[in-house]
Amino acid sequence: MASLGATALSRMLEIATVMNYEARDLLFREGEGAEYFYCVLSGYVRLFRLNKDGREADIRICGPGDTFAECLLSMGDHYLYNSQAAENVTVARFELAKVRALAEQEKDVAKAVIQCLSSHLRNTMDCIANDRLQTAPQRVAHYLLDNCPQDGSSASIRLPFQKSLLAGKLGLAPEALSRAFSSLRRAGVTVRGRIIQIADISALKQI
Amino acid sequence: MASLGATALSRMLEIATVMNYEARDLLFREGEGAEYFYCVLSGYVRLFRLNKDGREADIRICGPGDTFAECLLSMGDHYLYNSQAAENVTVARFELAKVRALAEQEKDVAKAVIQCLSSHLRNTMDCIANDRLQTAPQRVAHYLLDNCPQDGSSASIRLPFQKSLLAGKLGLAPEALSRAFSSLRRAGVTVRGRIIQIADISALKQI
DNA sequence: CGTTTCTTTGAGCCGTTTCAATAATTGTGG
DNA sequence: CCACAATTATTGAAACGGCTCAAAGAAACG
Repeated sequence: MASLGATALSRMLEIATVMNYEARDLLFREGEGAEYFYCVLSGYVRLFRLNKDGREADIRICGPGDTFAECLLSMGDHYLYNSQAAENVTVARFELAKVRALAEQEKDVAKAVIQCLSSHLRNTMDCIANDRLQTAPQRVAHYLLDNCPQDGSSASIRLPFQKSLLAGKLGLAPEALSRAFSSLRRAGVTVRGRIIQIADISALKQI
Repeated sequence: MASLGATALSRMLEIATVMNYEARDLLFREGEGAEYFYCVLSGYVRLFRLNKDGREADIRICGPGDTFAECLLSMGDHYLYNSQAAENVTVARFELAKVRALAEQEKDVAKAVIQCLSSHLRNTMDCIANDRLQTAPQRVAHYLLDNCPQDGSSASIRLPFQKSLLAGKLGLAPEALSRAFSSLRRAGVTVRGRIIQIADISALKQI
Protein backbone atom coordinates (compact mmCIF):
# COMPACT_ATOMS: atom_id res chain seq x y z
CA MET A 1 0.00 0.00 0.00
CA ALA A 2 2.92 2.27 0.66
CA SER A 3 3.49 2.66 -3.06
CA LEU A 4 -0.08 3.70 -3.89
CA GLY A 5 -1.00 7.25 -4.86
CA ALA A 6 -3.60 9.15 -2.85
CA THR A 7 -6.66 8.26 -4.94
CA ALA A 8 -5.68 4.63 -5.42
CA LEU A 9 -5.03 4.30 -1.72
CA SER A 10 -8.37 5.75 -0.68
CA ARG A 11 -10.20 3.52 -3.14
CA MET A 12 -8.47 0.45 -1.76
CA LEU A 13 -9.35 1.47 1.78
CA GLU A 14 -13.00 1.88 0.77
CA ILE A 15 -13.01 -1.73 -0.32
CA ALA A 16 -11.22 -3.12 2.72
CA THR A 17 -12.99 -4.81 5.62
CA VAL A 18 -11.13 -5.46 8.85
CA MET A 19 -11.80 -8.86 10.38
CA ASN A 20 -10.79 -10.55 13.61
CA TYR A 21 -10.27 -14.26 14.16
CA GLU A 22 -9.43 -16.26 17.22
CA ALA A 23 -6.69 -18.84 17.48
CA ARG A 24 -7.46 -21.92 15.38
CA ASP A 25 -10.32 -20.30 13.47
CA LEU A 26 -10.38 -21.19 9.82
CA LEU A 27 -10.54 -18.17 7.51
CA PHE A 28 -11.35 -20.38 4.55
CA ARG A 29 -11.00 -23.93 3.32
CA GLU A 30 -9.35 -25.41 0.27
CA GLY A 31 -11.83 -25.73 -2.58
CA GLU A 32 -14.26 -23.21 -1.12
CA GLY A 33 -15.57 -20.50 -3.43
CA ALA A 34 -13.13 -17.60 -3.22
CA GLU A 35 -14.47 -14.11 -2.61
CA TYR A 36 -11.63 -12.28 -0.93
CA PHE A 37 -7.94 -11.90 -0.73
CA TYR A 38 -6.33 -10.99 2.55
CA CYS A 39 -3.66 -8.90 4.18
CA VAL A 40 -2.47 -9.67 7.70
CA LEU A 41 -2.53 -6.68 10.05
CA SER A 42 -1.51 -8.42 13.27
CA GLY A 43 -0.84 -11.98 14.35
CA TYR A 44 0.02 -14.94 12.15
CA VAL A 45 -1.98 -16.98 9.67
CA ARG A 46 -1.10 -20.48 8.60
CA LEU A 47 -1.75 -21.66 5.04
CA PHE A 48 -1.79 -25.43 4.69
CA ARG A 49 -2.96 -28.37 2.68
CA LEU A 50 -4.09 -31.84 3.67
CA ASN A 51 -3.19 -35.11 2.05
CA LYS A 52 -5.83 -37.75 1.81
CA ASP A 53 -4.72 -39.35 5.10
CA GLY A 54 -5.47 -36.06 6.84
CA ARG A 55 -1.86 -35.09 7.42
CA GLU A 56 -1.29 -31.33 7.28
CA ALA A 57 1.58 -29.52 5.63
CA ASP A 58 2.15 -25.80 5.91
CA ILE A 59 2.67 -23.96 2.68
CA ARG A 60 3.26 -20.54 4.16
CA ILE A 61 3.12 -18.62 7.39
CA CYS A 62 1.82 -15.08 6.91
CA GLY A 63 2.68 -12.32 9.34
CA PRO A 64 1.90 -8.60 9.52
CA GLY A 65 2.12 -7.07 6.06
CA ASP A 66 1.83 -10.35 4.19
CA THR A 67 -0.95 -10.91 1.70
CA PHE A 68 -2.43 -14.23 0.74
CA ALA A 69 -4.81 -15.60 -1.86
CA GLU A 70 -3.63 -12.80 -4.17
CA CYS A 71 -2.91 -15.32 -6.88
CA LEU A 72 -6.68 -15.63 -7.32
CA LEU A 73 -6.82 -12.04 -8.57
CA SER A 74 -6.09 -13.01 -12.15
CA MET A 75 -7.99 -16.27 -12.27
CA GLY A 76 -9.48 -19.05 -10.24
CA ASP A 77 -12.56 -18.87 -8.14
CA HIS A 78 -11.72 -21.42 -5.46
CA TYR A 79 -9.24 -21.20 -2.64
CA LEU A 80 -6.21 -23.38 -3.16
CA TYR A 81 -5.43 -24.16 0.48
CA ASN A 82 -6.77 -23.91 3.99
CA SER A 83 -6.08 -20.86 6.05
CA GLN A 84 -6.09 -20.83 9.81
CA ALA A 85 -5.40 -18.21 12.47
CA ALA A 86 -2.37 -19.38 14.43
CA GLU A 87 -3.36 -17.03 17.24
CA ASN A 88 -5.69 -14.05 17.64
CA VAL A 89 -5.41 -12.30 14.35
CA THR A 90 -6.55 -9.14 12.59
CA VAL A 91 -6.69 -9.09 8.82
CA ALA A 92 -7.96 -6.79 6.11
CA ARG A 93 -9.89 -8.51 3.40
CA PHE A 94 -10.65 -7.24 -0.09
CA GLU A 95 -13.26 -8.52 -2.51
CA LEU A 96 -11.38 -10.09 -5.38
CA ALA A 97 -13.84 -8.80 -7.97
CA LYS A 98 -13.53 -5.21 -6.78
CA VAL A 99 -9.75 -5.27 -6.68
CA ARG A 100 -9.68 -6.80 -10.14
CA ALA A 101 -11.80 -3.92 -11.39
CA LEU A 102 -9.70 -1.37 -9.52
CA ALA A 103 -6.47 -2.77 -10.92
CA GLU A 104 -7.88 -2.17 -14.40
CA GLN A 105 -8.43 1.51 -13.64
CA GLU A 106 -5.59 2.46 -11.34
CA LYS A 107 -2.09 1.75 -12.58
CA ASP A 108 -0.75 2.04 -9.04
CA VAL A 109 -2.94 -0.82 -7.90
CA ALA A 110 -1.81 -3.08 -10.73
CA LYS A 111 1.77 -2.22 -9.91
CA ALA A 112 1.27 -2.99 -6.24
CA VAL A 113 -0.30 -6.32 -7.16
CA ILE A 114 2.74 -7.10 -9.30
CA GLN A 115 5.02 -6.28 -6.39
CA CYS A 116 3.04 -8.47 -4.02
CA LEU A 117 3.04 -11.40 -6.39
CA SER A 118 6.72 -10.98 -7.21
CA SER A 119 7.94 -10.95 -3.67
CA HIS A 120 5.63 -13.78 -2.74
CA LEU A 121 6.91 -15.79 -5.70
CA ARG A 122 10.51 -15.15 -4.76
CA ASN A 123 9.89 -16.33 -1.21
CA THR A 124 8.11 -19.41 -2.45
CA MET A 125 10.89 -20.36 -4.87
CA ASP A 126 13.44 -19.81 -2.11
CA CYS A 127 11.37 -22.14 0.01
CA ILE A 128 11.52 -24.91 -2.59
CA ALA A 129 15.26 -24.52 -2.99
CA ASN A 130 15.74 -24.60 0.79
CA ASP A 131 13.53 -27.67 1.17
CA ARG A 132 15.50 -29.48 -1.48
CA LEU A 133 19.02 -28.41 -0.54
CA GLN A 134 19.16 -27.92 3.19
CA THR A 135 19.04 -30.18 6.23
CA ALA A 136 17.03 -29.25 9.29
CA PRO A 137 19.89 -27.49 11.15
CA GLN A 138 20.74 -25.56 7.98
CA ARG A 139 17.16 -24.39 7.58
CA VAL A 140 17.06 -23.21 11.16
CA ALA A 141 20.41 -21.45 10.84
CA HIS A 142 19.16 -19.81 7.66
CA TYR A 143 15.99 -18.65 9.41
CA LEU A 144 17.92 -17.23 12.33
CA LEU A 145 20.33 -15.36 10.06
CA ASP A 146 17.42 -13.94 8.05
CA ASN A 147 15.80 -12.65 11.23
CA CYS A 148 18.84 -11.22 12.85
CA PRO A 149 20.13 -7.66 13.01
CA GLN A 150 22.96 -7.64 10.45
CA ASP A 151 25.45 -5.76 12.59
CA GLY A 152 27.52 -7.21 15.38
CA SER A 153 28.93 -10.67 15.91
CA SER A 154 26.31 -11.90 18.34
CA ALA A 155 22.56 -11.43 18.48
CA SER A 156 19.38 -12.22 20.35
CA ILE A 157 16.09 -13.03 18.69
CA ARG A 158 12.61 -13.44 20.07
CA LEU A 159 10.54 -15.82 17.99
CA PRO A 160 7.30 -14.10 16.99
CA PHE A 161 5.32 -17.36 17.24
CA GLN A 162 5.32 -20.86 18.65
CA LYS A 163 8.04 -23.29 17.76
CA SER A 164 5.54 -25.67 16.22
CA LEU A 165 4.61 -22.94 13.77
CA LEU A 166 8.25 -22.33 12.90
CA ALA A 167 8.65 -26.06 12.36
CA GLY A 168 5.78 -26.05 9.88
CA LYS A 169 7.17 -23.00 8.12
CA LEU A 170 10.49 -24.78 7.65
CA GLY A 171 8.81 -27.97 6.48
CA LEU A 172 9.77 -29.94 9.59
CA ALA A 173 8.03 -31.88 12.31
CA PRO A 174 8.23 -30.07 15.68
CA GLU A 175 10.55 -32.79 16.99
CA ALA A 176 12.93 -32.21 14.09
CA LEU A 177 13.06 -28.50 14.88
CA SER A 178 13.81 -29.26 18.49
CA ARG A 179 16.65 -31.58 17.48
CA ALA A 180 17.96 -29.01 15.02
CA PHE A 181 18.15 -26.41 17.78
CA SER A 182 20.01 -28.77 20.03
CA SER A 183 22.45 -29.62 17.25
CA LEU A 184 23.08 -25.88 16.82
CA ARG A 185 24.14 -25.56 20.45
CA ARG A 186 27.68 -26.47 19.41
CA ALA A 187 27.55 -23.50 17.01
CA GLY A 188 26.73 -21.17 19.89
CA VAL A 189 22.94 -21.09 19.67
CA THR A 190 21.12 -21.04 22.99
CA VAL A 191 17.37 -21.46 23.25
CA ARG A 192 15.31 -20.47 26.27
CA GLY A 193 11.60 -20.36 25.54
CA ARG A 194 11.10 -18.03 22.61
CA ILE A 195 14.38 -16.24 23.20
CA ILE A 196 17.28 -17.38 21.05
CA GLN A 197 20.84 -16.23 21.69
CA ILE A 198 23.38 -16.43 18.90
CA ALA A 199 26.91 -16.17 20.24
CA ASP A 200 28.70 -16.10 16.88
CA ILE A 201 26.84 -15.08 13.76
CA SER A 202 29.69 -15.91 11.42
CA ALA A 203 29.95 -19.42 12.89
CA LEU A 204 26.26 -19.89 12.11
CA LYS A 205 26.88 -18.91 8.51
CA GLN A 206 29.27 -21.85 8.17
CA ILE A 207 26.54 -24.40 8.95
CA MET B 1 0.72 -12.75 -25.07
CA ALA B 2 -2.62 -14.09 -26.21
CA SER B 3 -4.39 -11.59 -23.99
CA LEU B 4 -2.56 -8.52 -25.31
CA GLY B 5 -4.23 -5.94 -27.53
CA ALA B 6 -2.78 -5.15 -30.95
CA THR B 7 -0.58 -2.22 -29.93
CA ALA B 8 0.65 -3.82 -26.74
CA LEU B 9 1.47 -6.99 -28.62
CA SER B 10 3.45 -5.24 -31.31
CA ARG B 11 5.40 -3.25 -28.75
CA MET B 12 6.29 -6.41 -26.87
CA LEU B 13 7.42 -8.07 -30.08
CA GLU B 14 9.62 -5.07 -30.87
CA ILE B 15 11.41 -5.65 -27.59
CA ALA B 16 11.79 -9.40 -27.94
CA THR B 17 14.98 -11.11 -29.07
CA VAL B 18 14.92 -14.76 -30.04
CA MET B 19 17.88 -16.75 -28.77
CA ASN B 20 19.08 -20.30 -29.26
CA TYR B 21 21.02 -22.38 -26.78
CA GLU B 22 22.48 -25.84 -26.99
CA ALA B 23 22.00 -28.59 -24.46
CA ARG B 24 23.76 -27.77 -21.18
CA ASP B 25 24.40 -24.14 -22.05
CA LEU B 26 23.86 -21.79 -19.14
CA LEU B 27 21.51 -18.90 -19.91
CA PHE B 28 22.53 -17.13 -16.73
CA ARG B 29 23.97 -17.80 -13.31
CA GLU B 30 22.67 -17.10 -9.84
CA GLY B 31 23.87 -13.73 -8.58
CA GLU B 32 24.67 -12.41 -12.05
CA GLY B 33 23.38 -8.96 -12.98
CA ALA B 34 19.91 -9.45 -14.43
CA GLU B 35 19.06 -7.81 -17.72
CA TYR B 36 16.35 -9.99 -19.22
CA PHE B 37 13.42 -12.13 -18.47
CA TYR B 38 12.66 -15.09 -20.68
CA CYS B 39 9.91 -17.03 -22.37
CA VAL B 40 10.52 -20.55 -23.64
CA LEU B 41 9.52 -21.08 -27.26
CA SER B 42 10.73 -24.64 -27.70
CA GLY B 43 12.65 -27.15 -25.61
CA TYR B 44 13.07 -27.19 -21.87
CA VAL B 45 15.03 -25.01 -19.46
CA ARG B 46 16.09 -26.06 -16.01
CA LEU B 47 16.21 -23.55 -13.15
CA PHE B 48 18.34 -24.70 -10.25
CA ARG B 49 20.35 -23.66 -7.22
CA LEU B 50 23.53 -25.01 -5.69
CA ASN B 51 24.25 -25.58 -2.05
CA LYS B 52 27.72 -24.83 -0.80
CA ASP B 53 28.81 -28.46 -1.37
CA GLY B 54 28.01 -28.04 -5.05
CA ARG B 55 24.91 -30.22 -5.00
CA GLU B 56 22.22 -29.04 -7.45
CA ALA B 57 18.50 -28.86 -6.84
CA ASP B 58 15.98 -28.00 -9.51
CA ILE B 59 13.52 -25.29 -8.66
CA ARG B 60 11.52 -25.42 -11.84
CA ILE B 61 11.47 -26.96 -15.30
CA CYS B 62 10.22 -24.52 -17.93
CA GLY B 63 8.70 -25.73 -21.16
CA PRO B 64 7.16 -24.00 -24.19
CA GLY B 65 5.05 -21.06 -23.06
CA ASP B 66 6.63 -20.79 -19.62
CA THR B 67 8.29 -17.58 -18.54
CA PHE B 68 11.07 -17.26 -16.02
CA ALA B 69 12.87 -14.53 -14.14
CA GLU B 70 9.65 -12.49 -14.36
CA CYS B 71 9.77 -11.90 -10.62
CA LEU B 72 12.65 -9.51 -11.29
CA LEU B 73 10.29 -7.17 -13.12
CA SER B 74 9.22 -5.40 -9.97
CA MET B 75 12.52 -5.43 -8.14
CA GLY B 76 15.88 -7.08 -7.87
CA ASP B 77 18.72 -6.72 -10.28
CA HIS B 78 20.40 -10.09 -9.85
CA TYR B 79 19.25 -13.50 -11.01
CA LEU B 80 18.08 -15.70 -8.18
CA TYR B 81 19.05 -19.07 -9.64
CA ASN B 82 20.99 -20.71 -12.43
CA SER B 83 19.29 -21.45 -15.70
CA GLN B 84 20.43 -24.16 -18.07
CA ALA B 85 19.17 -25.50 -21.39
CA ALA B 86 18.16 -29.11 -20.84
CA GLU B 87 18.36 -29.68 -24.59
CA ASN B 88 18.49 -27.50 -27.68
CA VAL B 89 16.28 -24.61 -26.80
CA THR B 90 14.75 -21.51 -28.33
CA VAL B 91 13.69 -18.68 -26.06
CA ALA B 92 12.48 -15.12 -26.41
CA ARG B 93 14.14 -12.68 -24.09
CA PHE B 94 12.92 -9.25 -23.06
CA GLU B 95 14.91 -6.48 -21.45
CA LEU B 96 13.56 -6.08 -17.94
CA ALA B 97 13.86 -2.30 -18.01
CA LYS B 98 11.92 -1.99 -21.24
CA VAL B 99 9.13 -4.28 -20.08
CA ARG B 100 8.93 -2.40 -16.81
CA ALA B 101 8.44 0.82 -18.76
CA LEU B 102 5.95 -0.79 -21.10
CA ALA B 103 3.90 -2.20 -18.23
CA GLU B 104 3.56 1.35 -16.93
CA GLN B 105 2.07 2.52 -20.19
CA GLU B 106 0.07 -0.43 -21.45
CA LYS B 107 -2.52 -1.84 -19.10
CA ASP B 108 -2.63 -5.06 -21.11
CA VAL B 109 1.03 -5.69 -20.44
CA ALA B 110 0.63 -5.16 -16.70
CA LYS B 111 -2.32 -7.51 -16.74
CA ALA B 112 -0.37 -10.16 -18.62
CA VAL B 113 2.47 -9.83 -16.13
CA ILE B 114 -0.01 -10.37 -13.31
CA GLN B 115 -1.33 -13.48 -15.03
CA CYS B 116 2.17 -14.86 -15.53
CA LEU B 117 3.15 -14.25 -11.94
CA SER B 118 -0.12 -15.65 -10.61
CA SER B 119 0.04 -18.90 -12.47
CA HIS B 120 3.70 -19.28 -11.70
CA LEU B 121 3.01 -18.66 -8.02
CA ARG B 122 0.22 -21.21 -7.98
CA ASN B 123 2.45 -23.84 -9.52
CA THR B 124 5.21 -23.06 -7.08
CA MET B 125 2.94 -23.29 -4.05
CA ASP B 126 1.56 -26.58 -5.37
CA CYS B 127 5.12 -27.77 -5.65
CA ILE B 128 5.82 -27.01 -1.98
CA ALA B 129 2.67 -28.77 -0.89
CA ASN B 130 3.52 -31.79 -3.01
CA ASP B 131 7.10 -31.91 -1.74
CA ARG B 132 5.86 -31.84 1.83
CA LEU B 133 2.89 -34.17 1.57
CA GLN B 134 3.65 -36.77 -1.04
CA THR B 135 5.99 -39.72 -1.34
CA ALA B 136 7.89 -40.42 -4.54
CA PRO B 137 5.27 -42.77 -6.06
CA GLN B 138 2.53 -40.26 -5.20
CA ARG B 139 4.41 -37.44 -6.90
CA VAL B 140 4.86 -39.52 -10.02
CA ALA B 141 1.20 -40.59 -10.02
CA HIS B 142 0.23 -36.95 -9.60
CA TYR B 143 2.44 -35.93 -12.51
CA LEU B 144 1.02 -38.64 -14.75
CA LEU B 145 -2.57 -37.69 -13.92
CA ASP B 146 -1.84 -34.02 -14.57
CA ASN B 147 -0.44 -34.87 -18.00
CA CYS B 148 -3.07 -37.30 -19.08
CA PRO B 149 -6.11 -36.83 -21.30
CA GLN B 150 -9.01 -36.66 -18.83
CA ASP B 151 -11.33 -38.93 -20.73
CA GLY B 152 -11.19 -42.70 -20.80
CA SER B 153 -10.06 -45.19 -18.20
CA SER B 154 -6.63 -45.87 -19.66
CA ALA B 155 -4.07 -43.60 -21.26
CA SER B 156 -0.67 -43.39 -22.85
CA ILE B 157 1.79 -40.57 -22.27
CA ARG B 158 5.04 -39.69 -23.93
CA LEU B 159 7.40 -37.87 -21.60
CA PRO B 160 8.53 -34.62 -23.19
CA PHE B 161 12.01 -34.87 -21.66
CA GLN B 162 14.51 -37.20 -20.04
CA LYS B 163 13.61 -39.06 -16.89
CA SER B 164 16.44 -37.40 -15.03
CA LEU B 165 14.80 -34.05 -15.72
CA LEU B 166 11.45 -35.31 -14.48
CA ALA B 167 13.19 -36.55 -11.36
CA GLY B 168 14.60 -33.08 -10.70
CA LYS B 169 11.24 -31.48 -11.35
CA LEU B 170 9.64 -33.74 -8.76
CA GLY B 171 12.43 -33.13 -6.27
CA LEU B 172 13.82 -36.65 -6.52
CA ALA B 173 17.10 -38.31 -7.41
CA PRO B 174 16.89 -40.20 -10.73
CA GLU B 175 17.15 -43.51 -8.87
CA ALA B 176 14.16 -42.59 -6.72
CA LEU B 177 12.10 -41.84 -9.82
CA SER B 178 13.04 -45.16 -11.31
CA ARG B 179 12.01 -46.98 -8.14
CA ALA B 180 8.78 -44.99 -8.00
CA PHE B 181 7.90 -46.13 -11.51
CA SER B 182 8.57 -49.73 -10.64
CA SER B 183 6.41 -49.47 -7.53
CA LEU B 184 3.61 -48.11 -9.74
CA ARG B 185 3.72 -51.24 -11.89
CA ARG B 186 1.29 -52.90 -9.49
CA ALA B 187 -1.10 -49.99 -10.15
CA GLY B 188 -1.01 -50.71 -13.88
CA VAL B 189 1.72 -48.30 -14.98
CA THR B 190 4.04 -49.64 -17.68
CA VAL B 191 7.19 -47.76 -18.71
CA ARG B 192 9.04 -48.39 -21.96
CA GLY B 193 11.54 -45.64 -22.71
CA ARG B 194 9.65 -42.36 -22.73
CA ILE B 195 6.30 -44.03 -23.34
CA ILE B 196 4.18 -44.61 -20.27
CA GLN B 197 1.03 -46.71 -20.38
CA ILE B 198 -1.60 -46.25 -17.70
CA ALA B 199 -3.98 -49.18 -17.60
CA ASP B 200 -6.37 -47.78 -15.00
CA ILE B 201 -6.52 -44.06 -14.35
CA SER B 202 -8.87 -44.35 -11.41
CA ALA B 203 -6.53 -46.86 -9.74
CA LEU B 204 -3.73 -44.34 -10.09
CA LYS B 205 -5.85 -41.74 -8.34
CA GLN B 206 -6.01 -43.98 -5.29
CA ILE B 207 -2.22 -43.89 -4.82
C1' DC C 1 27.76 -51.48 -34.91
C1' DG C 2 30.16 -49.45 -31.43
C1' DT C 3 30.32 -45.53 -28.19
C1' DT C 4 28.29 -42.56 -25.31
C1' DT C 5 24.72 -41.30 -22.48
C1' DC C 6 20.90 -42.46 -19.78
C1' DT C 7 18.34 -45.66 -16.78
C1' DT C 8 17.71 -49.40 -13.63
C1' DT C 9 18.90 -52.26 -9.73
C1' DG C 10 21.16 -53.46 -5.39
C1' DA C 11 23.22 -52.42 -0.80
C1' DG C 12 24.21 -49.45 2.84
C1' DC C 13 23.64 -45.12 5.02
C1' DC C 14 21.72 -40.79 6.64
C1' DG C 15 18.15 -37.68 7.96
C1' DT C 16 13.49 -37.16 9.22
C1' DT C 17 9.17 -38.92 10.86
C1' DT C 18 6.42 -41.33 14.07
C1' DC C 19 5.07 -42.76 18.48
C1' DA C 20 5.43 -42.54 23.33
C1' DA C 21 6.86 -40.64 27.53
C1' DT C 22 8.76 -36.83 30.17
C1' DA C 23 9.66 -32.01 30.93
C1' DA C 24 8.84 -27.29 30.47
C1' DT C 25 5.70 -23.32 29.55
C1' DT C 26 1.62 -20.91 29.44
C1' DG C 27 -2.74 -19.73 31.04
C1' DT C 28 -6.36 -19.68 34.72
C1' DG C 29 -9.02 -19.46 38.89
C1' DG C 30 -8.67 -19.40 43.73
C1' DC D 1 0.70 -14.64 43.68
C1' DC D 2 0.53 -19.37 43.70
C1' DA D 3 -1.02 -23.92 42.34
C1' DC D 4 -3.17 -26.54 38.96
C1' DA D 5 -4.53 -27.72 34.32
C1' DA D 6 -3.73 -27.53 29.63
C1' DT D 7 -0.84 -26.85 26.10
C1' DT D 8 3.65 -26.96 24.03
C1' DA D 9 8.39 -28.59 23.80
C1' DT D 10 12.01 -32.06 24.38
C1' DT D 11 14.02 -36.59 24.34
C1' DG D 12 14.54 -41.46 23.13
C1' DA D 13 13.81 -45.55 20.21
C1' DA D 14 12.35 -47.52 16.12
C1' DA D 15 10.93 -47.37 11.36
C1' DC D 16 10.68 -45.36 6.89
C1' DG D 17 11.86 -42.97 2.82
C1' DG D 18 15.07 -41.29 -0.09
C1' DC D 19 20.07 -40.51 -1.13
C1' DT D 20 24.65 -42.05 -2.46
C1' DC D 21 27.69 -45.04 -4.60
C1' DA D 22 28.73 -48.70 -7.68
C1' DA D 23 27.75 -51.75 -11.32
C1' DA D 24 24.96 -53.69 -14.87
C1' DG D 25 21.57 -52.95 -18.44
C1' DA D 26 19.11 -50.27 -22.09
C1' DA D 27 18.63 -46.38 -25.41
C1' DA D 28 20.20 -42.99 -28.39
C1' DC D 29 23.56 -41.31 -31.59
C1' DG D 30 26.73 -41.13 -35.13
